[in-house]
Amino acid sequence: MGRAPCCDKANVKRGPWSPEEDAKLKAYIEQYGTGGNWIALPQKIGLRRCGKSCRLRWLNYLRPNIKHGGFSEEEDSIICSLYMNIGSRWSIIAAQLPGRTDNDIKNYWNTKLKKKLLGKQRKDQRTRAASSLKQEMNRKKENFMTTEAIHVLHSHQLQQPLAFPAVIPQQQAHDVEDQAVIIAGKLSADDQQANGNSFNNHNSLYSCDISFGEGQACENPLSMASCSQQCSPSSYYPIHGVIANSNIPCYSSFPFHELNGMEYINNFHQSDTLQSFSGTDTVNRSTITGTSPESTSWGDTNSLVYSPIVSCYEICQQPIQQSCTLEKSSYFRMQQETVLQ
DNA sequence: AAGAAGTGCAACCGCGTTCCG
DNA sequence: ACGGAACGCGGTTGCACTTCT
Repeated sequence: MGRAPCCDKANVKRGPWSPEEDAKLKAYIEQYGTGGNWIALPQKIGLRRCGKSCRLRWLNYLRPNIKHGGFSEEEDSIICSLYMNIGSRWSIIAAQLPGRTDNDIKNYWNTKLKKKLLGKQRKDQRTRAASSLKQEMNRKKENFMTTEAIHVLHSHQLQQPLAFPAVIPQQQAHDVEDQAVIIAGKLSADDQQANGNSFNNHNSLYSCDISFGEGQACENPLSMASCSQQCSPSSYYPIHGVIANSNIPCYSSFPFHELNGMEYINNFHQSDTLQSFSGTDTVNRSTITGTSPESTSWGDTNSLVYSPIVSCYEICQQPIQQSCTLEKSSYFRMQQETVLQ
């Protein structure tokens, strides 16, 4: 048995709102408020509309200070970074953008921003990055043990930080090079072939951006209360960025399958300034990718362990289950080699 | 000029969550 | 503690408008 309908659908008007209906609803709410009961409201006003429809019309269109269209670059950036952190939680994203509604942002994302993000730069950057990777991998393939190619660039190259910090434990943050941003991408089929198939192709790690900042309280604006319980200033340092990994639940809705190779999913990356890791770097694949460590030839990890390869939001939602084991001495040693000429 | 295809967006739908008696 | 009502949210739909062929 289904739920009882919220209104008599045969006797309510549907479709676009007329100016008269808008005026009635607006005038009433401005004078009396909603009364905490949307279902009863249309009857009071004499509108033949469903209460839910009234609520939607008010929230998305009639209430004061609503902005429509004309999203700024800054708003674009916020939406993108939030989407990568938390997925399609439109109401939460809208809460960070005054005057914007979840419906507006959702529509904007689906019709424009997603295409913009995945579109124009893709082709030429992929070509450049793949070509550079090939050169680099050939040079280092003897002792390059990871499936992914991992690169570092300094955070001053960031145009701006991502909105939501992830966190890493404080004692480990001390060991980490300050202000590093990591970008990783899987090898293309061509690259693998060029390297004698010595690299397995798995689709988990596409790109990640992290910067390691000075210690401070977790700044997660989504859920400060719950965050402060688990991300206390003494325990964690923030990372201004995200690791975008399709195996991590909070990114599961991001269209990773539309990305390829050294794509990156924000505009922070400047491939002509990439610097590479040493070929002896080792990464515990099981923890980054979620696949079995037995299936890899990942080397010994004299381990710097930092666990939250997830956003702060994620951490606040559940205990950390994944960890990333890194050999600090090599993983964070940035060599002054430019990958891309 | 006209029909087809694409786009943008307001509105609807259904379901999970919250509230309250 | 329970159940019904209402709320809030994300996904989807429908339609007007624009662009393409």
